[in-house]
Amino acid sequence: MHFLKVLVERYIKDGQPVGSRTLSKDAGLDLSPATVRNVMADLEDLGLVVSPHTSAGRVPTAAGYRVFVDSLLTVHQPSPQDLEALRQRFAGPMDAKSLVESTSRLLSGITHLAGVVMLPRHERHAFRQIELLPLSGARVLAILITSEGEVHNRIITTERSFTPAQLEEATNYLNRVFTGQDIKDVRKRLLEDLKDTHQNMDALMMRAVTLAHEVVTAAEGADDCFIAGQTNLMEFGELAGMDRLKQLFDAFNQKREILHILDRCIAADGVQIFIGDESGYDLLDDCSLVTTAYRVDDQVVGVLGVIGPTRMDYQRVIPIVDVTARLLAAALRQ
Amino acid sequence: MHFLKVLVERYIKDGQPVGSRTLSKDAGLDLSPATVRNVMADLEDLGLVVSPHTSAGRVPTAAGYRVFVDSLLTVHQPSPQDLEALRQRFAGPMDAKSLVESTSRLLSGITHLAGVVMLPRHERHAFRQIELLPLSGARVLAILITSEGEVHNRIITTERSFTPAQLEEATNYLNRVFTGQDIKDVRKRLLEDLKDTHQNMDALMMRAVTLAHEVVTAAEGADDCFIAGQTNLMEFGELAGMDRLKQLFDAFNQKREILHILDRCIAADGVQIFIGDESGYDLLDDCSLVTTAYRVDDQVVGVLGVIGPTRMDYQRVIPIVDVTARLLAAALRQ
DNA sequence: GTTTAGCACTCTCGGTGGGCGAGTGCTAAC
DNA sequence: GTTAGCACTCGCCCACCGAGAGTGCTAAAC
Repeated sequence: MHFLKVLVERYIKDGQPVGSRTLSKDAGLDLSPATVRNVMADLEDLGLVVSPHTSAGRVPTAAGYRVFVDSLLTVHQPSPQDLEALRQRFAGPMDAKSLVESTSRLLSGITHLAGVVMLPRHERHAFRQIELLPLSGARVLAILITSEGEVHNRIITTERSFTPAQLEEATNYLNRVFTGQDIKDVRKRLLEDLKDTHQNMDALMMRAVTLAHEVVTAAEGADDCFIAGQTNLMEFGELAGMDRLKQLFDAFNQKREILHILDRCIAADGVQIFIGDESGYDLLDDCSLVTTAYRVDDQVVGVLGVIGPTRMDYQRVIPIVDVTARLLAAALRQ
Repeated sequence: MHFLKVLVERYIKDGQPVGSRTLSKDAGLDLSPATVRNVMADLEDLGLVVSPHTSAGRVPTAAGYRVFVDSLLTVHQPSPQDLEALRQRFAGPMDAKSLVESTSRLLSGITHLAGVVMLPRHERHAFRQIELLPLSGARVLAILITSEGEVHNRIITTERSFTPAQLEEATNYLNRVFTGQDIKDVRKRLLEDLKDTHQNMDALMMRAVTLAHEVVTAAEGADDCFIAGQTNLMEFGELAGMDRLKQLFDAFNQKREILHILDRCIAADGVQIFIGDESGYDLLDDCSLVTTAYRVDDQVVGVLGVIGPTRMDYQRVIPIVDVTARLLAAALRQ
């Protein structure tokens, strides 16, 4: 198995099939190429390597990478300069959204791969304040502020128009009743209120509650994800097909499938790695994902990671992803 | 010149150098290929076409396209189905930001090129309301709302912390003084206030004014632009170089240079077209830009357009850009 | 004098075939 | 178990060739 390790490392380094001669030199065991050939044949039987054609060296398969990252790889801390670069970028105050964006860019910049960060879900946030402001026509601008300082706003068209005074009254009512409560609870409560039409609420309040419910729901569903550095993937020869790459980029823009994959990492502990077809999406067949959930107060709030070719520098990338998650968590904890 | 028109049309249609034989058929003038060859040689002398090599047909140059769009092209209305598709997508209420995003996507989807929409500058918007809310630590969440219903928010770290009461007082003061004024004026006024330290303002107010100035400035500078459908450009053979394409995409992500080009269109009336190197940016050498400013109440508020290969279907794209601008303007006018 | 036919010429493109280098698998010897 | 030797297999590069497309030029036709 030592040979597999050396082979993978070598292949990661220069991207070309590794032959018996080079491997025998790299292994440092003073074995002749002929011996190495036997070993390589064994590895091929195990399905860990393949040769692209008769007279080329061997290349790791997905299974080969799997064994490599699972049992052959020793992960140390990120290199000092990487660590420093990471630390520097987490200075200054930021709201969750810019934090997500900049973290994503950071990941992609430092690994030269595509970086992806999934935004914290908002379920645990507390309701802080709501504002309802009249616009022209029968439209209302609703602004929701959570205790974490996130701001959601939305324009809502209503059937009838409100006077500013009416809206102010509604605003006061909502703030009085809900401030400090968990957003999830607020939503539930609003829903109940909506059903109890026989309550001592006038029509205005009913509408206000509807508005609030709409904006709260919108805010809750706003778990976005941000992908940066897609273009880095264009530099890898193995992903070269223009059509394939286009499909990949389009998938990134849709985000739906990516979100799906990331969702699966939420439960897992520590860094998760999907190699090649393990992700279950054809488009990512030649790609690997290195992800990890990040948590605040032992509560998973999101997932981040990188996407690159299966032939990526796992040794370097894994600790970077790991540390970035910790730093992001720390930044979110404020 | 009639020949140039036919040649360009033909080349746009199937992307291959046009030979004398095909051209003589397309032109509908019953002239032999030999005659056409003479004409083509003339066109080449004028710098309007080139042949990629001795034995290929001719391809339009940038200058050739220029003449084509300037004087040979008859622009009619968009096709009914295009028009219908456009109309449909401008239904429903939207704030400026989602309008910009969806318009950009719309443009790229309908033209199969990259769509770009520059967000309205906010200079003409009136100050409506500001909120200052305390967060943990010495941080303040500042929210600015304009009369158009746009919301800007920003987290600001202050040297000293404020009590909620102090912030409320500051908020009241700012709203009392500035509500309804033009944002530009507000900014100017705030700057003056900052200088007149000897005024009868206490330290708290000073800080509040500083905060307000920061967020107002941020809001003013937030003229964003949104680019959609970049991946469409990957389907054009003539932009095929992977490295070139990567540079192009990176430029799109930076946005700075693109913004610069779009800025130049702000003054012009009607649809503007930059062909090949006319944009002045090497990266766009094989690309054309079709843009137009859009205006609300005779006031230019932004620019939109598409980016594609020089060999694009101008005949179809130009009216689409034109109509989209009108529809967007109408939507912004509410 | 404009248009046309004819012709020699040029250049790209696709396929073919041979050398070379890299690397393999096998066998026999250490 | 390890190694040297050897025949063999491919992929890659390059040179070559013929076909096809299209040109420019010249001389004849209208």
